[in-house]
Amino acid sequence: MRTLNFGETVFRAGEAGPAWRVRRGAVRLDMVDAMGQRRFASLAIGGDILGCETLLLGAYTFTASALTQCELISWPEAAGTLAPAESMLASLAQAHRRAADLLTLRGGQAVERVLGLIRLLAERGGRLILPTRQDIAEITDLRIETISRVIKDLERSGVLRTFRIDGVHATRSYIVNQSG
Amino acid sequence: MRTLNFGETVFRAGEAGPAWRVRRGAVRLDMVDAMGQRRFASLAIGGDILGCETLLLGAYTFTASALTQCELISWPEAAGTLAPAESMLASLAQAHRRAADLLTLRGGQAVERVLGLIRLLAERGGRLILPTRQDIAEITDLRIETISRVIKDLERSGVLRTFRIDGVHATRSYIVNQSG
DNA sequence: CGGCCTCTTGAACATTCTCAAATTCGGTGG
DNA sequence: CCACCGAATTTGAGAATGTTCAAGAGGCCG
Repeated sequence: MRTLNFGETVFRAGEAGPAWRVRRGAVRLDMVDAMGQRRFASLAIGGDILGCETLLLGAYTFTASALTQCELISWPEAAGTLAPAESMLASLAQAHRRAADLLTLRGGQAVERVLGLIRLLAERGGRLILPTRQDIAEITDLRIETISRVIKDLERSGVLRTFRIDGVHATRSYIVNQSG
Repeated sequence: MRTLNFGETVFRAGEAGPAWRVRRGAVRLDMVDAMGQRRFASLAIGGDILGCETLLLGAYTFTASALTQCELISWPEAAGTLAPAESMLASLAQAHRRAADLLTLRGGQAVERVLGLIRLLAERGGRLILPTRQDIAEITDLRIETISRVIKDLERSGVLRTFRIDGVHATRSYIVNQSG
């Protein structure tokens, strides 16, 4: 089991290591583009398997970092056991579906994109810890100022309500009004 | 082996059937959203495996249709053989990377998005058969009018050169100037 | 040739970006 | 507890980019 604070790196592309399962929190996966810039590539949230290609290829494909405080456990859970091929397949197929969801976070108007991400990240009861505005901007391909305006508007219209949690920046913990 | 014309359906979500490998052409995968609308979910091009989740789950997750004339062969190639778990894993890991590429087709300015797709679809020598403007629009989340303007500009600036191929609509076959 | 579809173009409009400047938050050191 | 600092967030106003709506052009097939 591994606990990470927001911003910490889980692993880097090219390294070797175990696969992980996300128990709590959200992790972003990045690839490095032609100009050496990191570019958002994928998102893993509760239940997702992370870096399972390492079991096959011997190295991570993406670099992973924590978008919020996270708990990860190495996978497969029984250390030293090879994952049954079926679970690996299932997890990769799941990643496939998740990728399709992420595409929709890059389509339509700004409010819809941000709401899409909020829905992905919200837990039971609508409690929600957001990534930084900057991370949200990179995920949705909008500007940080646009994200800020959208979230403020959602607050003002009552869709989001602030909700203080210890150790979490005040502008990142919210409750979503599910009826929206 | 199966040959499809542009627009034809390869398979529908929920059906059972074999997995396919794309030999030539491009295929779009769609999911159906909450309102029953089909939404672009993924893209398969030469070499990609299509619908390999059916071997595990017994049904296709997405609906697939041909963006251009295509040749597919059922996979694994030796009929009746179960694919080695390793090839399935490799193919799913590949899909994972492809999904990251697709995200970049939804980011940045219109010209860059269209060029990104063009680069994905171009073959050796820069020959290229484009999907319809409408399909390009759905892949990049731009409007069909914007796609039309961008492609015309690329023609006028010499990045794209028209190139007649029998049986392909005149506005869809091009040669890309690689130096761009 | 005529019908149908896709593609192209123009002009007004809407949304998002950009740049610059406040403001708020969390932590640090009196 | 309070003043202060750096980082993240918020806000405003003008500019850029893409959308919308409407109309015309071009290609394909009978």
